This record gives sequence, structure tokens and C-alpha cells, in this order.
Amino acid sequence: MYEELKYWYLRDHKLFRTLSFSQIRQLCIITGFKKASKGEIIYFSSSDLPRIFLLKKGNIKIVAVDEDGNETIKDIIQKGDLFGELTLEADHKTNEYAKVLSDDVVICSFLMSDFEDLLLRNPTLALSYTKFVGLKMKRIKNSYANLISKDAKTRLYQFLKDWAEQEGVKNGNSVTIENYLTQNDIAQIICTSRQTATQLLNEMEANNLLMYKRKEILIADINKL
Amino acid sequence: MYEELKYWYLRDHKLFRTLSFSQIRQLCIITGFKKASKGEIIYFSSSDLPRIFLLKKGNIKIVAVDEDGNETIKDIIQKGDLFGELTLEADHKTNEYAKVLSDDVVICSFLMSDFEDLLLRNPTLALSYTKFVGLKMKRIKNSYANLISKDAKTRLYQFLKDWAEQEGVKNGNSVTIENYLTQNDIAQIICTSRQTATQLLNEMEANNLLMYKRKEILIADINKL
DNA sequence: TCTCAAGTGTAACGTAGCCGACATTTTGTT
DNA sequence: AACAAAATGTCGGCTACGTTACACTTGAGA
Repeated sequence: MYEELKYWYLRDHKLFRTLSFSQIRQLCIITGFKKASKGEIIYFSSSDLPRIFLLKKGNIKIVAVDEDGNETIKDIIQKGDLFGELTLEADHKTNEYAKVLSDDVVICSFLMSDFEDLLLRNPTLALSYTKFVGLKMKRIKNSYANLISKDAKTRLYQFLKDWAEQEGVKNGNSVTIENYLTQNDIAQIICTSRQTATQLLNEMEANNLLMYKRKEILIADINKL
Repeated sequence: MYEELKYWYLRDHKLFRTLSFSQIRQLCIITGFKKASKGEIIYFSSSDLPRIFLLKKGNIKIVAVDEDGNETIKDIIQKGDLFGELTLEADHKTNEYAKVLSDDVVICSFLMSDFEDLLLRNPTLALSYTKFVGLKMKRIKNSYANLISKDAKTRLYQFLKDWAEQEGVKNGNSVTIENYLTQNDIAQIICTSRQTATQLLNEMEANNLLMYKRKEILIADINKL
């Protein structure tokens, strides 16, 4: 891959806007790239050095497996998102992997230690990064708060609203979302059983609130959710 | 309050160990202090400039009130913890207050903007702070993960284990915890009703797993939880 | 010492939503 | 076109837990 392309891959992330060309080059030198396609599973091999990843294209989900073998969706990563050990603290206990949801993805990565060096030499970047992590924390807190105190229906509504806001294409009050999730995925995200999710989605469809299709979701009126 | 005391108040927090005397002095100049006693409610007045707080003594709980007037315990802050807008991002939407749980508390605070300046001039501190926030995020994630996927009993067990680990006084396998929470508080933390919490605690007492008293909790064998 | 509010104990009842057990539809693969 | 695998649809029983309701206990303040 051309150095220049690598440069732009980082450059257009808002976090790195403040960096000079040479600083990004330094990151680029140690950058790894990976392409993968739908269904593929990517392990953050713990044997490898800890890395921070940047999803350039597509969507992936982070799945955690607990001691009983239960799979939980930890996070849905979208184009442009950073993921991995954002806390800058390696953690070998958790057993996590990423699964590709969209047709194909491009992931680039850099070593945590190199990133740390960069932060040390760049206080402004360090500050932005801290705020960035903080923002992520706030989002997590909010979504969990929803999960806990509301019932399944409210959680689904909230999830759809959030999703529509983040990725939906508006057309007046109606919104179209590209659907790369299965009903099972959605169920896991809002922490309910697949059956309940199916039921609720059908109920919404019966009430003309939306149209659920495998490839897209059409919300008739986002304000009615 | 003597300048020197202020200095030590910050100095003995692990986050500030790397700072020089003069750097801490700079923080100290803008530091506010507050003492409060049991039951008192402290508002993070949003009219005021955004601050970061450091709890020097005692315990407090952070309570959020939603639009329906429901109160949720957001966090339990213990001696030595930082709290407030750790994300360095002011947020006026949420309606939160702190309630003092222990007999008396000492809180000191500094302005977020001053702290930011300090971070900019201190890359090492910025990095530690980022890791600190990251750690907090990880803890939150874990506790929420527990809340969601496990039943009330497991949640209570986990909560007691965590609490014992953080604050308990070990004596062989038995642990004594100073109990500054009511059963209602505990119920709110583990997200269940007061009645269910009471029932579970009594059940545990019947099984000789612990002794619940208003002032302390005695866990017979921490490994059996 | 008395009083009252806060904290704790206990029971009956209703229900959201999990789970198992299917049938049906859609998609990708040969 | 044919098949298997994945995704979706539907139902009924079961249960953990919230809710309502009330009695008892404790401790702080008058």
C-alpha cells in the first residue's frame, strides 16, 4: 500500500487532524492493514503486541465469550471508529473477537506503544484522545442506563432511534437504515431473546411504524418511535 | 486552609504523584474545599463552572433523576476517588446530585479548565489520566455486564464480593465491611426492588453466608460467595 | 422516656419476557 | 434446480421479580 494512502487513511479521522504530516508518517510506518469480508472472524490475538484498530470501511461487531460459552455483543463498530484497547491498558483476560457484518471491511491498526509515544509528544492530541474516550464512556453509560431501567419494547425503540440517527438516510420524516444486522443481533444488542425481538418488530410493522427487510429498515416517521 | 495541606491532599493521589510541587501548587490555588455530613445533598450546580471533584474522606452516592422523577444510583464514590465530569466535557442535560452516606466527608475540587491546562503542559499526566478514565470505563462496563445478564441473586453476590474486595477488612477468610448503605441503597445499586434484596440477604443469613447489620456486614467466608 | 420516621421483614398476586419446540421463508452453494 | 443452512415467525408454559400492602424494629430527636 502506498504511503500516501496510509497517510490519508489516518488524516481524515477527526482525532488526527491536528497532527503534522511527519507525525502521521511516524504512525504510518508501524501501521498494519487488513481486508476481510462478510462473516469472517478476526481475533485480537493476545499473543501479538497490543494494538489499536481503526475501521476504515464497513461494519463489525465485537463479541465477547464468557466462561460458559455465552456470546454477548459488546459493541458495534462503524466506519471511522477506533476500537481495541482504547484504555491503553492491555487486558488478556477477556476473550473477544470481531465478526465482519458488512460485505467487506478495511481495518488499519497501530501499536499501542507507538500511539502512547505519540500522545506523550503531543499534549493536544492526548487531550483530544481523552475527550474521545470520555465521550465513548458517556455513550456506553447511556445505552446501559437504557437497558436496565426500561422494558424490551422501549429498548428496541431507543435502539432504532439511535441507529437511525447515526446511520439512517433521512427523507422528510422517514428514515432508511442499511440493515447489516439480523434480528438475532438486534436482540442481543438490546439484551432480549430473539423471539421477543421478532415479535416486537412485527408488532411495529403491523402498526405501520416501520418496514423490516433483511437488507434495510424503513422507518415511516422517526418522530413516532 | 493551609496551602501545604492542600498540597498533600492532592499529592497523595496516585494520579498526581508525577507532578512537581509547583505544578500542584498551581492546581491548589484554584481548589475549593467542602465539608459535609451524613444525609446532606450536594448539587453540582450547573450554573457554576464545570469542576472535577476529589473525595478525600468518606463515601457519597451519585444519584440521577430522570424526567419521571425516578432516582437511580449512578455511582458510589469512595475515599480517594475522582468524580464529576471526568470526560472533560461539560454536560448540562443530566440532573444529578450527590448524597453523603458516611458521617462526614471532605471534598476538594478544581476547575476543569485549569485541569485541562495542566494536562496540556504535562503529557505524562495526560497519559496517566487517560488510562485512569479508561480503567473507570472498564469497571463500569463490567458492572453493567453483570447487571444485564445475571439474575438478582448473582448480582447481589457479585456486588458483595466487589465491595468486600474494595473496602472489606479481611480476617482469614472472613471479611468485615463497614456498612454505610441501607438495603434500599443496595437494591438500587444492583437494580432490583428493596423487597427482593431483603429476601436475598435474609436467605444468605439463613445459610450462614453472612451477618447483615446496619452498621456492618460480616461475611463468613468470602470464597463461598 | 416517648414519638415518629426511616429502615427492615414477609406474604400474595400479576406479568414480562425467557425458553423450548416447532413451522416457514430466504439465502447462498453445488 | 436442489439442497442445506441461516433467518424469521409463532405458540404456550414457566418463573423470577416487581408491585402492593402491611407489620415490626431501630434509633435519633423532643
